[in-house]
Amino acid sequence: MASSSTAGSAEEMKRQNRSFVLQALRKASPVSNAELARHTGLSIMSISTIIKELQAIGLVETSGSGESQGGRKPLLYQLHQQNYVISVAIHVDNIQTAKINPQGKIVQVEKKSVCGQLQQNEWAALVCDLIDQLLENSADKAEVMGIAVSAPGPVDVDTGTLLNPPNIKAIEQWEVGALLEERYRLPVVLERDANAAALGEHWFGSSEKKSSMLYVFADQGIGGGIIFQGKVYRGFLNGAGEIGHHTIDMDGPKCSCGSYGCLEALASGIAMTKKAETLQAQSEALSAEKQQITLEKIFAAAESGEPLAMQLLEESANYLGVGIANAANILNPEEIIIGGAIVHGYPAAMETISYLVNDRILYNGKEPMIIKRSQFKEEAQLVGAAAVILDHLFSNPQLLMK
Amino acid sequence: MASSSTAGSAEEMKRQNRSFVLQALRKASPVSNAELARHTGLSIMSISTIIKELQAIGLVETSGSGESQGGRKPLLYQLHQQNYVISVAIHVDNIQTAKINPQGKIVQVEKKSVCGQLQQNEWAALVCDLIDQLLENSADKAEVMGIAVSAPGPVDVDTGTLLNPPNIKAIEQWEVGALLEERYRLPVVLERDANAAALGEHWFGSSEKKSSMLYVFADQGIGGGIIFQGKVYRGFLNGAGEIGHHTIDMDGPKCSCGSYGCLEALASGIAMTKKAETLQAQSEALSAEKQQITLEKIFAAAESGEPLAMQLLEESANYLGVGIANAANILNPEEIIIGGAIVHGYPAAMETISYLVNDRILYNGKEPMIIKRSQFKEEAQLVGAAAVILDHLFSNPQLLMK
DNA sequence: TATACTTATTAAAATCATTTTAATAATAAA
DNA sequence: TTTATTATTAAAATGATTTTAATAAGTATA
Repeated sequence: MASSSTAGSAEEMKRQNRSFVLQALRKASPVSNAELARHTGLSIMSISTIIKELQAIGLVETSGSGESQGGRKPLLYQLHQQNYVISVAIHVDNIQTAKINPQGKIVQVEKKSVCGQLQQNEWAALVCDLIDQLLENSADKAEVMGIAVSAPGPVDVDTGTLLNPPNIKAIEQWEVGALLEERYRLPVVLERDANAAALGEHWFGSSEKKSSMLYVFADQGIGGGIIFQGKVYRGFLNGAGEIGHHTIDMDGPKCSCGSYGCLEALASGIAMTKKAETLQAQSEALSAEKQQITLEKIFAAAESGEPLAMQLLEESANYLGVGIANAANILNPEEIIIGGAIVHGYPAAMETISYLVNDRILYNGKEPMIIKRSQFKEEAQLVGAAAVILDHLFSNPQLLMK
Repeated sequence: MASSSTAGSAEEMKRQNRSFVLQALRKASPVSNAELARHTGLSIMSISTIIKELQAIGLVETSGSGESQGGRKPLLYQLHQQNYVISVAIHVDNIQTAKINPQGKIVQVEKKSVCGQLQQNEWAALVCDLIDQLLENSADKAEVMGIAVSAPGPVDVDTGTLLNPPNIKAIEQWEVGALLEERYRLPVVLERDANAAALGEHWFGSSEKKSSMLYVFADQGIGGGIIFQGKVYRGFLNGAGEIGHHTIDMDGPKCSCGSYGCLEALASGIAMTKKAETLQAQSEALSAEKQQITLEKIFAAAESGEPLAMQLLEESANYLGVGIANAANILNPEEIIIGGAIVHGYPAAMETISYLVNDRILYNGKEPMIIKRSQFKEEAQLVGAAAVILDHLFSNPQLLMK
């Protein structure tokens, strides 16, 4: 649905301006006509017309009146809070769905673990069940504006198809977009999980709303998403931001992607667990009481001062710092946000990463690079998906003018 | 001069449509009204109006008539071939200027070596002299549409200021944009050299005109530029694409940027020369007849089968392959173009790089990644700068409607 | 050669979203 | 209460594009 460079008509101008107003409403509501005019560059009269239009279709509501600026009090407007979008987050071992309002607030959330090897239609049934649960509570289905799906890459966003995610065979070539569109008769968009999380962070999270951002998701794997000029930068095959699979140590260990010394092979949760297991096996004393090592256990051990765990995590943070600095040198983003279990389970990682990135970036302005930890945990993809579908709807407001 | 998201008016629509038509003319001329309408999505009538307007101000000329498509022969139009832009390419040890037409053809070129340590005003005098030489031959100065400057980064494109290029102290904080604008009363733009070369390649070079491209300049240093949706992707501080300063070997040698194991420290011309010098010093037999090693000599030696030179170059190609694959994983471009002395002096590098990149990229489509060698050599930045100013003018056609 | 059919150009009228202008309403400050 | 400032609303004007219609210049076929 990439609206190509179709320029021209009054119709297109109208679409664009509605889009601007919707985005401005999202960012700055509640807001007066006058301020919207200032934000968008449109005349107050145009804003007035557009707002009335959006009010008529139930997209905008009044929200009291604001402080007087020395004259008559302005009426304030905001996006109608009773409108929602549905988010679906597909993970390797679970599915989440949520009803989310235009301010990114999760109103209701459902979750189901996926055990064993499901077939594709079983995945479909699960997703639909969870969505149905969200819709049950809705008095009026009309208040749902659209559905977004976040899923592990690679995905084809144009056709709404999951391609060949490395760890979920069953959903290969699953046309989840078409499925949901047909069943619910709503606009549906699909996005790669890290891209979705990136946009969610930019819209609703810790981002300072700079125009460009690098989002890094450091968890079992390491992914990334790029925001440029407020939009997801997808690259050619929606694969931009795959920061986990770039080499930072040519002599490093083999990665699942086939390459060597990838950031993911060095710094990810899986890499740490693997390393810990190897170390455990080497230590004969422990081999008797051998137990499953998980990322959570490593965090816990580090917290209680276990030196080996601390070293593992610090090493990971070091690799992350170098890798993120690399990406920052290639992309030159205005800010960097880091999410995922590693930075939440081991908060000290942020300091290491910040130091390394600022030490290694070439184009540094007067201020140090803004590097923040995401405030989202498990809900990162859900909130992200909401941002993705809202962005789609606001960019194509005709979809909302049923 | 970043035209922010100012949406709205009929005026803006007009500007945009003129811009579309100019770009379409550049890409597909000579071209008929009907085809322009198809290209841009505008009606034939609008195209007709716009073309007449552009003809009136001397920007467009007729170019005979085309083949009949079954009816009346169409009149063909093209950008007026007697209009030029002036390109200025600033290098560490020389300055080039050129007069270039809208098709990217160099009409006249001037060059001057810079010996010793010049002052900033001496640099300015040199640049102006060279430009004056180009203008001398021009019967009418009005035919020059604008001036572009390509320079080593970092640069501030908004103010037209060179910041602090690592190897040319004298031109630090040089406001070259303001200088030229005032002296020649023409639109002036400044761009980082690799970004300029990237756009030049995209517009006039080997690029297949895909919407996204990664350009790598592998020479004494290693730089890069990114094209996204047909535009230069600059990042925050115009530093996007600094592929030379990302780490591919954490244990690698120290780089001039302060980091370790950067691609530039491993694969660049300077790195090779340095390595060759070290090897020479180690070999006692040669230490008597010690001579200056240059990149050109390494190329020559490799061509005549000298194993050490061949090894140096092949190693460099290997590093380049890994580094470019990294960038490709982060950016996911549609095609990659490589320019600079290394791929021209050692053509075999292309095969090594192609193999490594295709082996290491994660998101590969059905076809292998398009990786080509640039067809430009010394003129890469000049042609690139021309593309940059043309892009600027065509994006802001009001600049042409004096 | 004549006729029918296509495609291109040109002119006039219509369209449509925005802006401009003017009038009215509501509030703060003097 | 008056004056100045800001907000809202209505009507008219603007301006670029599109639509409609007419004309011009070709091709294809009989």
